[in-house]
Amino acid sequence: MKIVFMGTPDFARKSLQQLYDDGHEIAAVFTGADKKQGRGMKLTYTPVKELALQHNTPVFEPSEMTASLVESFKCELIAVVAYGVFLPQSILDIPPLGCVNIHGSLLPKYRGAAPIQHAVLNGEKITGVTSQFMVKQMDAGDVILSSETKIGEDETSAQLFERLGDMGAKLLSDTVFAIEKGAAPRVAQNHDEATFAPVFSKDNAAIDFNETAVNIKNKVRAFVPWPVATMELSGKVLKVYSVDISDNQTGRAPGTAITDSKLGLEIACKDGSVIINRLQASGGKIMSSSEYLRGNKTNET
RNA sequence: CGCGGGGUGGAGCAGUCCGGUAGCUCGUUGGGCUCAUAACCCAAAGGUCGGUGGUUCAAAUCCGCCCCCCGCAA
Repeated sequence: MKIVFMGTPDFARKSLQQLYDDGHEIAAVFTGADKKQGRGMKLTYTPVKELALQHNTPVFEPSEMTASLVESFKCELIAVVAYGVFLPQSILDIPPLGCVNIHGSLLPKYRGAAPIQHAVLNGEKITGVTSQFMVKQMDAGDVILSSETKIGEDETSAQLFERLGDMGAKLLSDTVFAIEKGAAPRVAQNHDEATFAPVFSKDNAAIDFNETAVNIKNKVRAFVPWPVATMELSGKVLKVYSVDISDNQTGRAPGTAITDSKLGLEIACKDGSVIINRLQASGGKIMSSSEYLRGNKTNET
């Protein structure tokens, strides 16, 4: 099948790889603009662009995405995975077989830009990937196929991204073949059950120790690898990568630090305490909290 | 030239400003105490202070160049 692919991060790269592997003709790829990032602000291609260039597929940026250009590819289908750009109706109308999208949740739940992280944040036990026929309204299209997976208790967004990326690629493969055969299911979403997953910002990163231990752990898991939950200790901001829930009823005010060079750092919260496992100080490596405490004196108890 | 932090025994850090004996917490090894212990006491081993060139009587520390690690930017 002749397909135009749109996507940006690694999550999308897996899907594009799958389409190549399935032998489809990728007429063109649209992906996020090159940006300067990393130390020294080196110009970096998106993962999707890297892959497309290897296959000598023409690559375009969102700013070049006009209806006339897209029409010129004469594609049968447009596949969109984590593209990060809104598609206007004029584009959606172009391919005769429609535009399909892989979304990182079980629609209609978690529509929007950060479905995976929100699922972890809310302590969901189950999530998945869904393919849909795109409509103008964000993630509200008719569902084609979906696939479920359990979220592990200690699983982070980063790990879930990886897994759902693979599942999404498989689902896209199945979806495209189903459409090719004219056998694609098409089920309208129940819009009353829709929930939304807006992007996070670093403003949300600080841990609120007035929360329950479970909620704190969920937040820490959800915010890896970005933006990473933070806490303050003796005036220093620390990134927190991993915590354990303790049923230790400290009786201390939420936010009180209990340090122990053996067990590490324990912080009282609303309903007990959490033990900080892995953290990172600015300029430092990720390390265990007990390692951190050895070299960093704290004012707290 | 985007901004910033860092490289010191196995781990995490102090010491660098203001040059002069390699320091702290932990780990490791041996011994002791104990019914017992990840607890406590005693002792020991373990370091080209990222590399290199320079200044100096003397450099972890000051100056030049290089290598490596990390944060910011969605």
